[in-house]
Amino acid sequence: MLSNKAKYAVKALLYLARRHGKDPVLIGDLAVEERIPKKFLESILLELKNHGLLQSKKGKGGGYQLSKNPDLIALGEVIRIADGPIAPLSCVSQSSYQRCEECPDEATCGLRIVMKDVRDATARIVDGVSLKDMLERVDAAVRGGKGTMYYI
Amino acid sequence: MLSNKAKYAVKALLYLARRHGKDPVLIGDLAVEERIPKKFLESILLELKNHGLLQSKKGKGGGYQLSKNPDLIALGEVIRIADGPIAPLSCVSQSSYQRCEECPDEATCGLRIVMKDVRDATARIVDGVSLKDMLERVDAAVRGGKGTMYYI
DNA sequence: TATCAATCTACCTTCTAAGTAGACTAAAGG
DNA sequence: CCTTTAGTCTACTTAGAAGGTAGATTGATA
Repeated sequence: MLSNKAKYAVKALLYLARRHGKDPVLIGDLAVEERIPKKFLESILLELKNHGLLQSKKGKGGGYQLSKNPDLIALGEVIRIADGPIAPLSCVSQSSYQRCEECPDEATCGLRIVMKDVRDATARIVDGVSLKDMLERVDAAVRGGKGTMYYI
Repeated sequence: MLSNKAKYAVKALLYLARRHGKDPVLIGDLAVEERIPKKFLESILLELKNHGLLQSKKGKGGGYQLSKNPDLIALGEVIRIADGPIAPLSCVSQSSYQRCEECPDEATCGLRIVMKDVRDATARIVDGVSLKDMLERVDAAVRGGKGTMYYI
């Protein structure tokens, strides 16, 4: 399960991605718009900034902005920052592999063999989709939703 | 991430699957063989029994056994018993769907759209593989491992 | 220099994972 | 029927993380 932190991080980044190239966005505004607890959001944005995804400006006219184009930020990157490795088992993690102490032989662990498949499938999805892709899929869904609404 | 509980549950079931049709296995033996804390394993096996995957016998000659054939128990079933839903977001869970309170419109939530793909991919894997399949993959890996060993 | 807005430090509360301890109950076997 | 064996139940414990909150500080702008 994704944590609230990761959920909030993605929502905030999508919000900022939509306003990419425009004026900085205030934490307070973002918190209200996306219904995220403000103080919690503060710490999340700070962490995203420390990982290079965001830039900030203090004082009047300040706020947060993406530090690169939305098509250069993959969902997987965001999830890893907020929640850590994507793998369902540390012994199949690419980014932070760790051996299971109790496992006598990794190569022949039945659980590991299958969980490796799960990791690969998940990584293929989340590393293959950027913030820009997500916005496009949202827009398509909005158009689709609007379209059907008219005919109900 | 899978919890230790789920990991232990799967390992225990694989152990029992290998001995399917033979005498019951003692909790203590299983704990030693698979290096699982005995008292913790007790509670896990009991839960698996309460969900119908195992049967037990008390007293001398007692122990635990699978209650059905290893090809009728899917990995996904085990994981759901131990850890709950497989979905990375409760709003994309099939088995225990729950709405995100803060989400104004589920159908156009960018995160949800992608996470639905992740859920489906994961479910396809874990629900598509049985204990029997896993044993077969382990055996294949053992043969593969042995094979290469000779030539190194 | 006032005010705006991000940042830092420190704390809090609740929940869950991962167990442990020990009494209880059922089934064989003699 | 009583002893041993082995699963079952109840009740803790402990550590750590999730999910925040409060308030002081720093830096930029006007």
